[in-house]
Amino acid sequence: MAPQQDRPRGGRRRASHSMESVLTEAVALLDEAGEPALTFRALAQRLGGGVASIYWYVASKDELLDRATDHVIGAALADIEALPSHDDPIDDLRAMAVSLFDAIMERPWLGAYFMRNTDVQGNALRLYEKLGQQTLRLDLTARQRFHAVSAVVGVVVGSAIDLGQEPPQEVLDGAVGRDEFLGRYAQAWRELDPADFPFVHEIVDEFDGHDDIEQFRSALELTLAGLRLQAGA
Amino acid sequence: MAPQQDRPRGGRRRASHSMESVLTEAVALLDEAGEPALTFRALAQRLGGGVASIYWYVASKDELLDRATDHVIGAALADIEALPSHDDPIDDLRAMAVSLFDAIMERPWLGAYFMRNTDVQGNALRLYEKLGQQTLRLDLTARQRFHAVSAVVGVVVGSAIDLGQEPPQEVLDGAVGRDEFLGRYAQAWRELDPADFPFVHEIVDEFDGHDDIEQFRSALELTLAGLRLQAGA
DNA sequence: GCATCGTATCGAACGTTGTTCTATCGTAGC
DNA sequence: GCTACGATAGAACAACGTTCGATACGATGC
Repeated sequence: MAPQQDRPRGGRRRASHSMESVLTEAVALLDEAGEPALTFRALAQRLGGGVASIYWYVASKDELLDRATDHVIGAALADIEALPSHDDPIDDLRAMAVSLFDAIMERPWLGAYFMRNTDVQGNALRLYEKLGQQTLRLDLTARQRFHAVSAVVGVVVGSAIDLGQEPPQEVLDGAVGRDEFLGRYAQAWRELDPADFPFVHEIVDEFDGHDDIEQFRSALELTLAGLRLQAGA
Repeated sequence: MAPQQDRPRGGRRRASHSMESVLTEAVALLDEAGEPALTFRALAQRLGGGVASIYWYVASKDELLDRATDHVIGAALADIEALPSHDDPIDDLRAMAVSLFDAIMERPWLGAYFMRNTDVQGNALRLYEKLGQQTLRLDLTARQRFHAVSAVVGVVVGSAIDLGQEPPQEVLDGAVGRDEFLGRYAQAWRELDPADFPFVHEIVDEFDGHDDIEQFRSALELTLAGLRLQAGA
C-alpha cells in the first residue's frame, strides 16, 4: 500500500473569495432556509474554503447579517428608484411601499433584520430619503414628514414580519397547504363561545383563506388616507 | 482527614419548580439582557436546579420562548381589560394600542416574539378579540374590521420593534446618553450632500433628540384617522 | 412495613455553533 | 531570490440546546 500523502498529489486548491461572493452566498443560504441555515461552516463549504477565511471579510456573524441585509436592501432600493413617478406624491408613496413590501415578502428573514440596520452609510438611509422626498411634495411640517415616513415604513415592516413569518414545517414541506393551515385555525376559532369571542366569529370567514397582500394593502391605505387628511389635500 | 462523602452531610436539597416559577424566571432573564441571556444553564442556576429539569416543563427553547411571551401578553391583556371605556370606540382603540405599546417598550425582546405566537388558546387571541370588539361598534364590513385590527396591531408592533431595538452597548452601559447617541447620527446626516439628501436635511433637527413615543403616537393617529374616515363617522 | 409506579429531578455527555489561534500560501515590490 | 503583506485554512475552545440514564420522592396497593 502506498504511503498516505499528507497533501494530495495535485495539491488542494486554495479558494479565492471576495466580499461580493461572500454576501451573495450568505443571502442564498438565508433565502433557502432562513437565519438558522446561515452558519459559518455551511457558508465556507459553499465558498469552497475554510471557516476562518470568512472572518477576514466580516468581524462577526452580526456584521455578516448586517452586510447581507444591506446588500438586499440595495436591490430593493434599485427597484424603487426604477419606479415611474406619479402626479400625486401619495401614489408614489404607495407604489414604493408596495415594492418594498414585495421585496421583504420574498425574503421572510429580511423583515427581522431590516430595522436594526440604520447605518449612516447604508442603503436603508437612501431608502428613507427616497420615501421622504415624496413627503416634501406634501403640505406638511418637518415633524409631520419625519413621522409620516416612519409610519409608512412601520406599516410595511410590521405587516411583512407579521405575515411573512415562517409557517410551521408541515407547510414548508408542502404536506399541508396554506389554505388548509389557515382552515385549521378558523375551525378552532369557530368552536369558541360566540358570547366570549364575538369579534373572532365576525371575522373568521374573512380570515379563512384570506390574502396576505390584501391585508397589508388595507393597512397601508389607512395610513395613507390619514396622511392625505393631514396634508389637507 | 475525614473521608470525603459523596453526598454532603446535609444532603443537597433537590429543587422543586413549577411552570409558574420557570416562566417568571425566564421572563426575568429576558428583561435583564434580552434573548441571548436566556440560556437553559442560566435559568437552571436561577431556579437552583439542574439543566435537564427544565425540559420536564417545556420541550424546547422555542416552546419556552412561546410560553414566556404568552405569559407577559397575559399581563398586558389584563392592563388593557382594566382600561376605562369611552363613548367613541376609536378612543378605546387608541387607549388599548397605547397600553400595548407601553407594555412592549418595557420589554424590548417582546416585540420580536409577539407575532409568531397566534396560538389558538393563547392570550394573543384574547387580545385580538378585545381590540376587535371596538371595531364592532364602528360601521364597517367584516373584512374591514378584520383588516383594521391587524393594521392597528401592525402599527403597534412595527413601531415597537423599530423603536425598541436594543441600543448599542455603550448606551446600555450608560457611558453614552441616548441624546448623544441620536446626536451622532444627526451630525453624520448633516454632513451629507443636501442635493442628494434633501429629505434627511429637512428632518434631521426633528430626529435629533426626538421622542420615540410621540413617533409611535403619530403613526397610530394616521391609521386611526384613516379608520374613522372609512367608518364614515 | 414494603414493593411499585409515575412524577420530578439531576449530572454528564453529545453534536453544533460562533470565534480565536497559529501557521501557511501566493504574489507584488525590491 | 528575498521580503512583506494580503489572504487562506485547520485545529482548538467555550458556550449553547438537547438527550440519556440514573435516581430521588410521594402516593398507592397489599
